[in-house]
Amino acid sequence: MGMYKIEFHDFFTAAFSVDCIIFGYEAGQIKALLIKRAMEPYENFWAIPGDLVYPDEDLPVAAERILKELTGLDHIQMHQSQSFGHPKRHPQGRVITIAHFALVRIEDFQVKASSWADDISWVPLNEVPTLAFDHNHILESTYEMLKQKLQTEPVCFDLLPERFTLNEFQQLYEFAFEQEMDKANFRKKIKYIPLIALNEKQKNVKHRPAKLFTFDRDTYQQRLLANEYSFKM
Amino acid sequence: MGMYKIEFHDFFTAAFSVDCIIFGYEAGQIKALLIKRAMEPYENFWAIPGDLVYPDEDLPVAAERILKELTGLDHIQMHQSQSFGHPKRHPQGRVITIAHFALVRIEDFQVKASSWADDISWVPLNEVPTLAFDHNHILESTYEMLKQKLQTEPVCFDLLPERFTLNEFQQLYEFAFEQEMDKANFRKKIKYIPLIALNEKQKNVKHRPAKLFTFDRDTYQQRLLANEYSFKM
DNA sequence: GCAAAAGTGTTTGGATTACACCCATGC
DNA sequence: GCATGGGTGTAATCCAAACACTTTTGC
Repeated sequence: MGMYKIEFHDFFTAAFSVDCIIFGYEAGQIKALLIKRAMEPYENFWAIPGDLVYPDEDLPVAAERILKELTGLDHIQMHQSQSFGHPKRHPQGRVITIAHFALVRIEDFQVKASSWADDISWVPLNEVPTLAFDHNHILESTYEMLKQKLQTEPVCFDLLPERFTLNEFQQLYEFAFEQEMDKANFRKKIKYIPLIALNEKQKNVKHRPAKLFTFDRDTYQQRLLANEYSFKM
Repeated sequence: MGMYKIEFHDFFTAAFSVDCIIFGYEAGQIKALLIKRAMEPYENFWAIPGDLVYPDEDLPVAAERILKELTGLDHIQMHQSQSFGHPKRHPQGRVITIAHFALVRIEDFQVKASSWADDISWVPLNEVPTLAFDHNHILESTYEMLKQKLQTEPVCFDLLPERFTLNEFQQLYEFAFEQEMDKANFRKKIKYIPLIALNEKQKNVKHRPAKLFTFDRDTYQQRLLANEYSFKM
């Protein structure tokens, strides 16, 4: 590399963080897990959970650590979103953040109390308040990435309960793309997605109970590898 | 944030760089502009052009600086790709790199000699040698992102010459998706893309000369904003 | 029986595919 | 005239949208 205006050593003065957007799905809405900050800067503001990355820590490892601290969940696949590095984005120094996101089943666990936060809450993506730092921008960009993935990869099944009805499935897409869909046509569209129809039905509903389904991950993987199928919504 | 195993100050010991993948299209092939490194580490290896980011410099600014130094081109839209942060990826310290990419018209300019490099060359994406650092991985991930964009945004017209034939257009997609297409059907597919047919033809070809077209950016923008059209390939 | 949502079938028009054929240019 | 690609039309098929209709449950 060429001549620099500053010493080589003086480049090593930045910190970087991983912000971790945890998406869930509940009551027909996609939600993100946000925390209320317990300390300055931006004390009492809602924020995306995030943390500085240790000097010898890889990025996905840091993202998994944050997820685990907040939710106790382990071995969840992390997806990388965008990076945000405006020099003034953090009041205490140059901090570049690499946003990641995870998709979880809300009913699988209880969120944990955390030393970071006064409060923690699942917030529907159409009701997000003003957040700390540039976190509104980060959340919006990352939601766009999620929507992208929802169209081309079967990540919807990481958000849906293990056993779900076709209507819950449809409503997830209706929420994400803000568009009503026809029930019959939706079912034709998903015809080739490998689902297993369970011998089980909804309970305690005051209408005809819907059949429950589960995603057939093994068959999906096989067909994917054999180039027989590619997910598309 | 919670208790740390190290002092807050000790987090500010990383550097970060921007690597800039410059894609071009020529002779039916998508190519990337690579440099041959003039210094250690990885001296004499081919690499993606990149540079450390100054402590007060924003990421897109750094990417534009690198592009300008190499090509003299200015005001080219930069796209962000992924970030790569393995603790051992750089032998001289912790360097996180945020990959960016730009799409340029190869015939628009001459690449510049650079203080960084012994040599500089347009390399077709199916002929890339072993690169320095983790640059093969970075290039592959970024090419996947480009292909994604080629399907949903009219970025192909940043790669094609200002005036292009429909066959050049088709071959760009055939190269990217490694798939032959039917000429007649390709032309039906692009029927709704706003193109301007010029009163001009290919010259010096030993067959019937093809009509030249140009992308109608104004009409595209209008229809996009009016929600009348969305690009799809 | 009624409300509410589950679940399925039919029709239609537009898009995709495969393929055939004619046209203009250089040599 | 022939080789080479440019350029267009047709028919068969597939797919998506619109919509109607039947089924099963709770009350």
